[in-house]
Amino acid sequence: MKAHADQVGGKVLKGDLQDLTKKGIPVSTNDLAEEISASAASVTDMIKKLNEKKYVDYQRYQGTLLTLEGGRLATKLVRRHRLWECFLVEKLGYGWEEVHELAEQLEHVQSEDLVDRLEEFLDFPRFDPHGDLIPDRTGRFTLRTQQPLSSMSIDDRAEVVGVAIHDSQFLKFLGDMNIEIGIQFKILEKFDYDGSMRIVIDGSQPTLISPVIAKNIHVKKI
Amino acid sequence: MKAHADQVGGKVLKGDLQDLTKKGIPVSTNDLAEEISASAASVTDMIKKLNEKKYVDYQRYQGTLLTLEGGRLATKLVRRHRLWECFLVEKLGYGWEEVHELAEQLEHVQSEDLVDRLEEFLDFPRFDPHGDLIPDRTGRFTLRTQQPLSSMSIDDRAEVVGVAIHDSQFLKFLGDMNIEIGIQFKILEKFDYDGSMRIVIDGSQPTLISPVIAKNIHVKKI
DNA sequence: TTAAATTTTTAGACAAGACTAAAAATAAAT
DNA sequence: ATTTATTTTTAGTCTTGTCTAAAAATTTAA
Repeated sequence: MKAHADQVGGKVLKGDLQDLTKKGIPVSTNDLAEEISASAASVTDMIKKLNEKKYVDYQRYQGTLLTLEGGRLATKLVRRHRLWECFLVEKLGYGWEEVHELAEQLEHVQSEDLVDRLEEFLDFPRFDPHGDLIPDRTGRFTLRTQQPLSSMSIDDRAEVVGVAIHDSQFLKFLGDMNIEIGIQFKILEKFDYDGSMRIVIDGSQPTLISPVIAKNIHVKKI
Repeated sequence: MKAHADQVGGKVLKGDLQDLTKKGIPVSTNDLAEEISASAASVTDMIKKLNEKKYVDYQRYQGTLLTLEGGRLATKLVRRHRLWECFLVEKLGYGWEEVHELAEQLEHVQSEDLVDRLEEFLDFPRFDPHGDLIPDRTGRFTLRTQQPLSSMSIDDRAEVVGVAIHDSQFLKFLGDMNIEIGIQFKILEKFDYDGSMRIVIDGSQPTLISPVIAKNIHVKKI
């Protein structure tokens, strides 16, 4: 039975991360054990493996610290977890209090791509149902003001700050609609069944934006 | 590490089911091993456990048969698998040929309720992306007379009763192959790796049908 | 109906994860 | 600064799933 290192210590990594946002402070074995409801002995074992794989810095009796690589991995797990939570709540109608356990299981599915598609399908949510930030695919916790137009809500006002596609046809198309960097507008409507939106650029006629276009226009809320 | 009996022998159960549609014929250990790509020894072990749990009837050297309970369990697994496949294709935009492996992972998630909600979210699909029937929550394979050609098995005889696509190009194409409502034929072969099939229309030459075409021709078994 | 071939099972080994109990290291307290 | 308490690790077991190689049963052929 082969078990991916990635998932073996998943719980440890996530627990670690949480306690370690304030970097530099090693987490004690006991705390970790407590957090993931396992025996301290098990945690020691796991950590020794993670240490060999260079996901944590560990010296016996001295506590554990995430390495850069470990942090990246932990972030991926958190991302997966939170996106699945979003899915369960938004699409399947679960209550935010009942999704943790399920998300924990779903998170075991090994596929970066799946998670990215899920994110897109969910329209790039920035927060999970508990209000926690969802890191983007590069691992950054969206401190960016920038987000796809498709993730905006009705009555939001936004300013175009960039595009995801640099293809000239796409840019020309935007030009035809008078959409360019710096333009400000407001979301009037959003159609659930396909995600297209109606927006109004200050002082012009309302325009309909297709979901594909909306996904590729980066805006910041204003 | 606790592992649910339900998932332990999942592969065996599903493999078993497939071979056992024509009930009563025991499946050989070797066939099973082949199907799930494991050693015969492993399969024997698994089967012994499933036998104790009363999911299969097994006597050494005599092959394996699903019990009623085992059939129910297998059906549940098939249901899960196919619904997840639908989700991946319809909602996340995967190709029908790339979803098997992912669905296999998703299917490990233990929650009846989740599957039921997923089914509802997907609007109660009747066939998975490969055209296979999805059992309903009571375990019944919906006995609709109409089904996609792709869901038929070797040696089945069928009559064309409709099409899923009404695009004129598609219909013309069917015409060229002498396929029209009322035509009767027999399935000669089915190729696992892409799902294409060879059929023979009564009194003509055998024809090869691509999986995409097969999915969009509705037939009834005769 | 034996002998040969094939299938299936058993026996024994390994790896991974998890646990308990006991030992070792560190931290706290008198 | 020792002793006591706490934390952490080690050692040793268990369980589950998997495999290979060898033995046993069944099938097929001569």
